[in-house]
Amino acid sequence: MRETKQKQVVLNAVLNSCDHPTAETILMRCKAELPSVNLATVYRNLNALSLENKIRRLAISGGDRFDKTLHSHAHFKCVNCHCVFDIDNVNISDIIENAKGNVNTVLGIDLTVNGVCLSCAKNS
Amino acid sequence: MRETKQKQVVLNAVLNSCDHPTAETILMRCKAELPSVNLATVYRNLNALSLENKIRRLAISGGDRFDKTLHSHAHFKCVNCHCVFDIDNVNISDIIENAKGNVNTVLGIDLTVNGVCLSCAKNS
DNA sequence: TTCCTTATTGATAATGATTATCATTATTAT
DNA sequence: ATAATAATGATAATCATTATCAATAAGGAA
Repeated sequence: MRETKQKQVVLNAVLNSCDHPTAETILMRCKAELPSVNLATVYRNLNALSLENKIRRLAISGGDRFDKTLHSHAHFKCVNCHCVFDIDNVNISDIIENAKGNVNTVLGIDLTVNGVCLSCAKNS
Repeated sequence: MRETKQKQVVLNAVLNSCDHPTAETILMRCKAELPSVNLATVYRNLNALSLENKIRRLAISGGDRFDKTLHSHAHFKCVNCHCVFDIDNVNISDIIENAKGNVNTVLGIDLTVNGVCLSCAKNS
Protein backbone atom coordinates (compact mmCIF):
# COMPACT_ATOMS: atom_id res chain seq x y z
CA MET A 1 0.00 0.00 0.00
CA ARG A 2 1.38 3.32 -1.06
CA GLU A 3 1.19 6.54 0.91
CA THR A 4 -0.83 8.98 -1.21
CA LYS A 5 -1.93 12.55 -0.64
CA GLN A 6 -5.52 11.43 -1.21
CA LYS A 7 -5.44 8.75 1.45
CA GLN A 8 -4.00 11.15 4.01
CA VAL A 9 -6.59 13.79 3.19
CA VAL A 10 -9.43 11.29 3.54
CA LEU A 11 -8.10 10.02 6.86
CA ASN A 12 -7.70 13.54 8.21
CA ALA A 13 -11.20 14.47 7.09
CA VAL A 14 -12.62 11.64 9.22
CA LEU A 15 -10.30 12.27 12.18
CA ASN A 16 -11.25 15.95 12.22
CA SER A 17 -15.01 15.29 12.01
CA CYS A 18 -17.27 15.12 15.04
CA ASP A 19 -20.51 14.64 13.12
CA HIS A 20 -20.41 11.15 11.58
CA PRO A 21 -20.20 12.37 7.98
CA THR A 22 -21.43 10.61 4.85
CA ALA A 23 -19.01 9.86 2.00
CA GLU A 24 -20.38 12.87 0.11
CA THR A 25 -19.68 15.17 3.09
CA ILE A 26 -16.18 13.76 3.40
CA LEU A 27 -15.65 14.47 -0.30
CA MET A 28 -16.54 18.13 0.26
CA ARG A 29 -14.13 18.40 3.20
CA CYS A 30 -11.37 16.74 1.20
CA LYS A 31 -11.89 19.11 -1.71
CA ALA A 32 -11.12 22.04 0.56
CA GLU A 33 -7.61 20.52 0.94
CA LEU A 34 -7.24 18.86 -2.45
CA PRO A 35 -9.74 20.12 -5.04
CA SER A 36 -9.00 17.42 -7.60
CA VAL A 37 -10.03 14.55 -5.33
CA ASN A 38 -12.75 12.27 -6.62
CA LEU A 39 -15.73 10.56 -4.97
CA ALA A 40 -14.56 7.10 -6.08
CA THR A 41 -11.19 7.73 -4.48
CA VAL A 42 -12.89 8.83 -1.28
CA TYR A 43 -14.92 5.62 -1.17
CA ARG A 44 -11.88 3.49 -2.00
CA ASN A 45 -9.86 5.05 0.81
CA LEU A 46 -12.71 4.95 3.30
CA ASN A 47 -13.01 1.23 2.61
CA ALA A 48 -9.25 0.70 2.87
CA LEU A 49 -8.98 2.68 6.11
CA SER A 50 -11.87 0.71 7.60
CA LEU A 51 -10.10 -2.57 6.79
CA GLU A 52 -6.93 -1.21 8.40
CA ASN A 53 -8.99 -0.34 11.51
CA LYS A 54 -8.02 3.31 11.30
CA ILE A 55 -11.66 4.40 11.01
CA ARG A 56 -15.06 2.78 11.36
CA ARG A 57 -17.87 2.43 8.82
CA LEU A 58 -21.38 2.74 10.28
CA ALA A 59 -24.32 1.11 8.51
CA ILE A 60 -27.08 3.63 9.13
CA SER A 61 -30.40 3.77 7.34
CA GLY A 62 -30.28 6.35 4.54
CA GLY A 63 -26.58 6.02 3.82
CA ASP A 64 -23.44 4.86 5.56
CA ARG A 65 -21.53 7.16 7.89
CA PHE A 66 -17.89 7.20 8.92
CA ASP A 67 -16.51 7.51 12.41
CA LYS A 68 -13.10 8.13 14.00
CA THR A 69 -14.25 6.30 17.13
CA LEU A 70 -13.18 2.68 16.83
CA HIS A 71 -15.03 0.98 19.68
CA SER A 72 -18.65 -0.19 19.23
CA HIS A 73 -21.19 2.28 20.51
CA ALA A 74 -24.81 3.22 19.86
CA HIS A 75 -25.96 6.13 17.69
CA PHE A 76 -28.97 8.38 17.49
CA LYS A 77 -30.26 9.56 14.12
CA CYS A 78 -32.74 12.39 13.66
CA VAL A 79 -35.37 11.48 11.08
CA ASN A 80 -35.80 15.18 10.30
CA CYS A 81 -32.34 16.71 9.85
CA HIS A 82 -30.50 13.35 9.54
CA CYS A 83 -27.88 14.35 12.09
CA VAL A 84 -26.16 11.46 13.86
CA PHE A 85 -24.59 11.52 17.29
CA ASP A 86 -23.26 9.06 19.85
CA ILE A 87 -25.25 7.50 22.67
CA ASP A 88 -22.63 6.51 25.15
CA ASN A 89 -24.49 4.83 27.99
CA VAL A 90 -25.62 1.67 26.21
CA ASN A 91 -24.03 -1.59 27.26
CA ILE A 92 -23.01 -3.06 23.91
CA SER A 93 -21.08 -5.98 25.41
CA ASP A 94 -24.23 -7.23 27.16
CA ILE A 95 -26.03 -7.31 23.81
CA ILE A 96 -23.16 -9.18 22.20
CA GLU A 97 -23.09 -11.71 25.05
CA ASN A 98 -26.82 -12.28 24.63
CA ALA A 99 -26.37 -12.88 20.91
CA LYS A 100 -23.58 -15.41 21.33
CA GLY A 101 -25.92 -18.18 22.46
CA ASN A 102 -27.35 -18.83 19.00
CA VAL A 103 -24.57 -17.89 16.59
CA ASN A 104 -21.01 -18.89 15.80
CA THR A 105 -19.16 -15.58 15.60
CA VAL A 106 -20.11 -12.01 16.44
CA LEU A 107 -18.24 -9.48 14.29
CA GLY A 108 -19.95 -6.22 15.16
CA ILE A 109 -23.17 -4.44 15.93
CA ASP A 110 -25.27 -1.73 14.30
CA LEU A 111 -27.40 0.08 16.85
CA THR A 112 -29.28 3.21 15.82
CA VAL A 113 -32.05 4.87 17.76
CA ASN A 114 -34.26 6.92 15.44
CA GLY A 115 -36.21 9.96 16.51
CA VAL A 116 -36.33 13.74 16.58
CA CYS A 117 -33.39 15.70 17.95
CA LEU A 118 -33.78 18.63 20.35
CA SER A 119 -32.99 21.37 17.82
CA CYS A 120 -35.47 20.01 15.27
CA ALA A 121 -38.13 19.86 17.98
CA LYS A 122 -37.48 23.51 18.84
CA ASN A 123 -37.86 24.67 15.21
CA SER A 124 -41.39 23.33 14.75
CA MET B 1 -57.67 2.97 0.73
CA ARG B 2 -59.17 0.23 -1.35
CA GLU B 3 -59.07 -3.46 -0.64
CA THR B 4 -57.12 -5.08 -3.47
CA LYS B 5 -56.04 -8.63 -4.20
CA GLN B 6 -52.43 -7.42 -4.38
CA LYS B 7 -52.47 -5.81 -0.96
CA GLN B 8 -53.89 -8.95 0.63
CA VAL B 9 -51.34 -11.14 -1.10
CA VAL B 10 -48.48 -8.93 0.07
CA LEU B 11 -49.78 -8.88 3.64
CA ASN B 12 -50.18 -12.65 3.69
CA ALA B 13 -46.70 -13.14 2.28
CA VAL B 14 -45.25 -11.24 5.24
CA LEU B 15 -47.54 -12.85 7.83
CA ASN B 16 -46.61 -16.32 6.57
CA SER B 17 -42.85 -15.63 6.57
CA CYS B 18 -40.56 -16.51 9.45
CA ASP B 19 -37.35 -15.42 7.78
CA HIS B 20 -37.45 -11.60 7.55
CA PRO B 21 -37.68 -11.50 3.74
CA THR B 22 -36.48 -8.77 1.40
CA ALA B 23 -38.92 -7.08 -0.98
CA GLU B 24 -37.58 -9.25 -3.80
CA THR B 25 -38.27 -12.44 -1.82
CA ILE B 26 -41.75 -11.21 -1.00
CA LEU B 27 -42.32 -10.58 -4.72
CA MET B 28 -41.44 -14.22 -5.46
CA ARG B 29 -43.82 -15.48 -2.79
CA CYS B 30 -46.60 -13.23 -4.04
CA LYS B 31 -46.12 -14.43 -7.61
CA ALA B 32 -46.90 -17.98 -6.47
CA GLU B 33 -50.37 -16.67 -5.57
CA LEU B 34 -50.77 -13.93 -8.16
CA PRO B 35 -48.32 -14.23 -11.06
CA SER B 36 -49.08 -10.79 -12.52
CA VAL B 37 -48.00 -8.90 -9.41
CA ASN B 38 -45.27 -6.31 -9.83
CA LEU B 39 -42.25 -5.30 -7.73
CA ALA B 40 -43.41 -1.66 -7.55
CA THR B 41 -46.77 -2.82 -6.23
CA VAL B 42 -45.05 -4.96 -3.62
CA TYR B 43 -43.00 -1.99 -2.43
CA ARG B 44 -46.04 0.30 -2.43
CA ASN B 45 -48.02 -2.13 -0.32
CA LEU B 46 -45.15 -2.91 2.02
CA ASN B 47 -44.84 0.81 2.68
CA ALA B 48 -48.59 1.24 3.13
CA LEU B 49 -48.85 -1.75 5.48
CA SER B 50 -45.93 -0.42 7.54
CA LEU B 51 -47.68 2.93 7.94
CA GLU B 52 -50.86 1.11 9.01
CA ASN B 53 -48.77 -0.79 11.59
CA LYS B 54 -49.78 -4.16 10.15
CA ILE B 55 -46.15 -5.08 9.46
CA ARG B 56 -42.73 -3.68 10.32
CA ARG B 57 -39.95 -2.47 8.02
CA LEU B 58 -36.44 -3.27 9.25
CA ALA B 59 -33.50 -1.14 8.14
CA ILE B 60 -30.76 -3.72 7.82
CA SER B 61 -27.45 -3.22 6.06
CA GLY B 62 -27.59 -4.67 2.56
CA GLY B 63 -31.31 -4.14 1.99
CA ASP B 64 -34.42 -3.62 4.07
CA ARG B 65 -36.32 -6.59 5.46
CA PHE B 66 -39.96 -6.98 6.44
CA ASP B 67 -41.32 -8.48 9.63
CA LYS B 68 -44.72 -9.61 10.93
CA THR B 69 -43.54 -8.99 14.50
CA LEU B 70 -44.60 -5.50 15.49
CA HIS B 71 -42.72 -4.89 18.73
CA SER B 72 -39.09 -3.66 18.68
CA HIS B 73 -36.55 -6.42 18.98
CA ALA B 74 -32.95 -7.08 18.02
CA HIS B 75 -31.82 -9.04 14.96
CA PHE B 76 -28.82 -11.09 13.97
CA LYS B 77 -27.56 -11.03 10.40
CA CYS B 78 -25.10 -13.52 8.97
CA VAL B 79 -22.48 -11.77 6.85
CA ASN B 80 -22.05 -14.97 4.82
CA CYS B 81 -25.54 -16.25 3.89
CA HIS B 82 -27.39 -13.01 4.78
CA CYS B 83 -29.97 -14.82 6.86
CA VAL B 84 -31.68 -12.71 9.52
CA PHE B 85 -33.24 -13.96 12.74
CA ASP B 86 -34.53 -12.55 16.00
CA ILE B 87 -32.50 -12.06 19.16
CA ASP B 88 -35.10 -11.99 21.87
CA ASN B 89 -33.19 -11.44 25.08
CA VAL B 90 -32.06 -7.84 24.51
CA ASN B 91 -33.64 -5.17 26.66
CA ILE B 92 -34.69 -2.61 24.05
CA SER B 93 -36.60 -0.41 26.48
CA ASP B 94 -33.43 0.16 28.52
CA ILE B 95 -31.66 1.42 25.40
CA ILE B 96 -34.55 3.71 24.58
CA GLU B 97 -34.59 5.08 28.12
CA ASN B 98 -30.87 5.80 27.89
CA ALA B 99 -31.36 7.66 24.61
CA LYS B 100 -34.17 9.85 25.93
CA GLY B 101 -31.81 12.06 27.92
CA ASN B 102 -30.43 13.89 24.89
CA VAL B 103 -33.23 13.84 22.33
CA ASN B 104 -36.79 15.03 21.97
CA THR B 105 -38.63 11.98 20.63
CA VAL B 106 -37.66 8.35 20.17
CA LEU B 107 -39.55 6.72 17.30
CA GLY B 108 -37.83 3.37 16.97
CA ILE B 109 -34.62 1.45 17.04
CA ASP B 110 -32.53 -0.51 14.55
CA LEU B 111 -30.37 -3.08 16.28
CA THR B 112 -28.52 -5.65 14.20
CA VAL B 113 -25.73 -7.90 15.44
CA ASN B 114 -23.54 -9.03 12.53
CA GLY B 115 -21.59 -12.24 12.45
CA VAL B 116 -21.50 -15.81 11.21
CA CYS B 117 -24.43 -18.12 11.84
CA LEU B 118 -24.04 -21.69 13.06
CA SER B 119 -24.85 -23.39 9.75
CA CYS B 120 -22.38 -21.23 7.79
CA ALA B 121 -19.70 -22.04 10.38
CA LYS B 122 -20.40 -25.76 9.92
CA ASN B 123 -20.04 -25.59 6.11
CA SER B 124 -16.50 -24.19 6.12
C1' DT C 1 18.82 11.33 -10.34
C1' DT C 2 16.43 8.78 -13.81
C1' DC C 3 13.85 4.88 -15.11
C1' DC C 4 10.54 1.01 -14.29
C1' DT C 5 7.01 -1.32 -12.17
C1' DT C 6 2.64 -1.26 -10.63
C1' DA C 7 -0.60 0.61 -7.07
C1' DT C 8 -3.63 4.45 -7.10
C1' DT C 9 -6.19 7.93 -9.20
C1' DG C 10 -9.93 10.38 -11.85
C1' DA C 11 -13.62 9.91 -14.89
C1' DT C 12 -17.34 7.49 -15.77
C1' DA C 13 -20.19 3.40 -16.44
C1' DA C 14 -22.56 -0.14 -13.93
C1' DT C 15 -25.08 -2.03 -10.14
C1' DG C 16 -28.66 -2.78 -6.70
C1' DA C 17 -32.29 -1.13 -3.92
C1' DT C 18 -36.01 1.84 -3.86
C1' DT C 19 -39.16 5.49 -5.44
C1' DA C 20 -41.57 8.29 -9.06
C1' DT C 21 -44.28 8.68 -13.25
C1' DC C 22 -48.10 7.75 -16.05
C1' DA C 23 -51.41 5.48 -18.87
C1' DT C 24 -54.49 1.60 -17.94
C1' DT C 25 -57.32 -1.20 -14.84
C1' DA C 26 -60.39 -2.22 -11.22
C1' DT C 27 -62.79 -0.97 -6.72
C1' DT C 28 -66.42 1.23 -4.44
C1' DA C 29 -70.02 4.62 -3.78
C1' DT C 30 -73.90 6.36 -6.28
C1' DA D 1 -74.68 -0.12 -14.41
C1' DT D 2 -71.89 3.93 -14.23
C1' DA D 3 -68.74 7.38 -12.91
C1' DA D 4 -64.93 8.83 -10.10
C1' DT D 5 -60.59 7.85 -8.72
C1' DA D 6 -57.31 4.83 -6.09
C1' DA D 7 -54.28 1.17 -7.24
C1' DT D 8 -51.81 -1.38 -10.66
C1' DG D 9 -48.13 -2.70 -14.07
C1' DA D 10 -44.46 -1.19 -16.78
C1' DT D 11 -40.77 1.41 -16.78
C1' DA D 12 -37.87 5.43 -16.00
C1' DA D 13 -35.48 7.88 -12.44
C1' DT D 14 -32.85 8.33 -8.24
C1' DC D 15 -29.42 7.50 -4.76
C1' DA D 16 -25.58 5.26 -2.68
C1' DT D 17 -21.95 2.52 -3.81
C1' DT D 18 -18.80 -0.35 -6.59
C1' DA D 19 -16.42 -1.69 -10.98
C1' DT D 20 -13.79 -0.56 -15.09
C1' DC D 21 -9.97 1.31 -17.39
C1' DA D 22 -6.69 4.45 -19.27
C1' DA D 23 -3.60 7.90 -17.24
C1' DT D 24 -0.79 9.23 -13.27
C1' DA D 25 2.40 8.97 -9.60
C1' DA D 26 4.91 6.46 -5.54
C1' DG D 27 8.88 4.11 -4.34
C1' DG D 28 12.50 0.87 -5.26
C1' DA D 29 16.40 -0.39 -8.55
C1' DA D 30 19.98 1.05 -11.70
